[in-house]
This record gives sequence, structure tokens and C-alpha cells, in this order.
Amino acid sequence: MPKLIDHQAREEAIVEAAWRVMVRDGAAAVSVRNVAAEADLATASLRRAFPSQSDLLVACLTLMGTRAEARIRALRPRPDAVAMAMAQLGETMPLDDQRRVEMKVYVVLGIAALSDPALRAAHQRIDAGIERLCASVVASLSPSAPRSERARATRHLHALLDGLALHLLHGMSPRAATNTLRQYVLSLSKA
Amino acid sequence: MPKLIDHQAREEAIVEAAWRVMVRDGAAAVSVRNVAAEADLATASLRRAFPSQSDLLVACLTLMGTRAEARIRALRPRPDAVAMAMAQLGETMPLDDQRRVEMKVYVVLGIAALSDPALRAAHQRIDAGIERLCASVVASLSPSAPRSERARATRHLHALLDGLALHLLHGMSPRAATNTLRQYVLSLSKA
DNA sequence: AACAATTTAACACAGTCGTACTAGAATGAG
DNA sequence: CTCATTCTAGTACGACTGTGTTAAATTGTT
Repeated sequence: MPKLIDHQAREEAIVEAAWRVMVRDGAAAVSVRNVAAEADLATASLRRAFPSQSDLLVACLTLMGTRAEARIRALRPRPDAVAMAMAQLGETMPLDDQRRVEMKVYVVLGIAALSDPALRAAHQRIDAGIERLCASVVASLSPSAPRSERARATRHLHALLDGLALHLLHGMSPRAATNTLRQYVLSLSKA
Repeated sequence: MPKLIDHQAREEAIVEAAWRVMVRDGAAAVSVRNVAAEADLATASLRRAFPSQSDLLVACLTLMGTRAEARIRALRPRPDAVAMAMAQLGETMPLDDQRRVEMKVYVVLGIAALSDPALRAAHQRIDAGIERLCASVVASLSPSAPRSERARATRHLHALLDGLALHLLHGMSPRAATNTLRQYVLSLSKA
């Protein structure tokens, strides 16, 4: 039998290389050749893992969602609902390089998804996950609020989260973003 | 003297053609050739107005800012502060095709600005304008709040606005977005 | 050591990109 | 009508793109 390769590990390495290219040079630079060079692979090897560029981009988005979801799922429960909410929401904010990269990937490919059906599906899955997270946070903080009010708060929280993500990429300080988010979370728990 | 051409009108026509291409096919499709074809012009004519692609993209962003600012400036004052605030903020939301196009341009090029210094400067000017608008809205609704509180509300409003813009592009209904925004504006006026 | 399966390297193809140049068409002023 | 000036069409160049294909190198098993 031939050279044995851990394909899953390789796929992740390729995706991470693509992330680096995207963060460094923008979405337009994520070409098969650039990513292969960044991953120190032949373009043909990359094509075994991802036959088309579209597959690669979708994998970029999907792995980002998987990673973030895993981190949130791994959080230890906390008794304080506000602290728990902030911990969960904070996993979607760029407090370290890892999360900063993921957020940029999410936002950049989210825009690309506006004119790419394949990306659109992957993006909607992640978007739905964030929506569920927001709904669960709202439910835990304002359990007694009427349903329509919770729905509105969920939309509000979701938009705030994505808006802060955008501003963080454009240079907003993580402190300011965290404070803004915390203030809204607190207002939910009081209402 | 030769053919007389209204250069400003032509530049705007070119930029609008570029907008159409960007909205229809994404930012990657905004090439000199595609835009020239969309504007029914020779590529050489386009190059007279915008010598480089970067110039064209910057103009796309700048004209968008100019148009939106002009619309906001042209609003008739209203006695009701909440109504005035919603009218001003609403000018940044896609309630018609015109605004929808502009919002998409703003968001798409805002992402492109993350890895393009020329675009970055143009984007920051518009971003600063929106920030000023948010600050003025907050000031008119919560004149008695302490300064730090107003600063936080401004950041909150700004993030909410951009987050809703993103969600609107991804299919959120304008009604839901308007309701969410109105609810926050109302909460500002009560506090 | 020899085989077989997989990975890699290298190249090829057709297309588009930004940018540049040149020759000719169009047109307002005299 | 003529001229001067501007605009346009067309072409060209080198670089890059996604996608294939083919031959050679690599390596676990027998």
C-alpha cells in the first residue's frame, strides 16, 4: 500500500492555509495556487482534497463553524446567567488570533456568499447556529418575556453581534465591543 | 473644439454601472471590461475617467457616501425626535432599490477595504459619517444621559445599524429590521 | 527486494485580468 | 468646409486564474 496520509488532518491544514491567505491578502487571493503554496503542497494534492475552488471555500466556512460551535459546546456551565451568556457570545468575538481569523473568514465569506450559491448554503447553516445561540441566550436571560418580545430581542442581539464583528475587523477595540455587548446582555436580564 | 462631454455625469454613470455589476455578480466581477460593457463604453473611455481599477472602486464607495449624506441632509426636520431619528437612520436602510444597492456597495467594499489601503481611507470617511449620525441621534434622544453612556449608546446604535444592514442583505425583511431599530431608538428616548 | 497504489511534480489549455498603445471616428469652433 | 481636439475601437502584452492530464517519485505491504 502507498504512502498513508491522514486525509482529515490534511484537509484541515489546507483550510487553515486558505484562512491565512484570506486574512493576509483578502478573499480574492484565495486561489488554488496561492493556497497550495501556503500549505507547501502541490496544486494536484490540493485538488485531491478539494476538487474545485468552490469546495475549498465552502470548507473554509464550514470548518470555521465547526470550530466555533465546538468551543461553545465545550464551555463549562456557569451559575450566573449573564456570565454564561457573555462566555458563549464571547466565543464569537476576536479575543485571540484564532477567533480573529475565524471571524474574518466568516464575515468575508458571508459577503462572498451573497453571490455564490454554494457558499450561501454553508453560510446559512452557520447563521442559523448563531441565531439559535442568540435565542437561547435571550431565553435564559428573559424567560418571562412574551414570545414576540424575545423574538425581537433575538434579532437585536444577532444584529448587534454581527455589527460588532464587523467593527472589530475594522479596528474597534475588543474592550469597547465587549462592554457594548455586556451592557445589552445586562439590559436583557433586567427586563 | 471636440466632442463635449459632461465628465462628472459620465463618472457617475460609470460608477452606477459598476454598482450594478457589483450587486449582480459580486465584487470580483467589477473589472474594467465588465464595467465598461455595462456602461456601454470603450474601456479606454473608462480609463480616462478612472485611470486604475482602484480609482474606480474608491469612486464607487465615495459616491455612495455622498448620495446617502445628501439624502440625509435633505430631510425635512420633524418635531418628533424619534420620528426624525428613524427617518435619518432609515436613509441607510434598503427600503428601495436605490438604497439597497448603496448598502450592498458599502458592505461589500467595506470588506474589500480590509485588504486595500485606498479603499480603507474612503471607507473610514463614510464610517465616520455614520458614527456622527449615530452620535447626533443619541444626543437628540438622550440629551441628559452622561457622556460615557451616550458614547456607549452610539457604539451600540452604530453596530446595530451595520448588523441590520448585513442581515438585510442576507434576506431579513425590512419590516423586521425597522422594528428592531425602532425599538432600540425608543429605548434610547425613554432612558 | 519487488510490487502496487497513491501522491506529487510539471506542464498545458483556454480564459480573464489590469494596463497600455495606436490609428481612426466623431464633433464643436472658426 | 476645415481644422483641432477629444473620444472610441481595436489590439497587444504579460500575468494570473481554474481546471485537466500525464509521467515520475514515494512508500506500506508482501
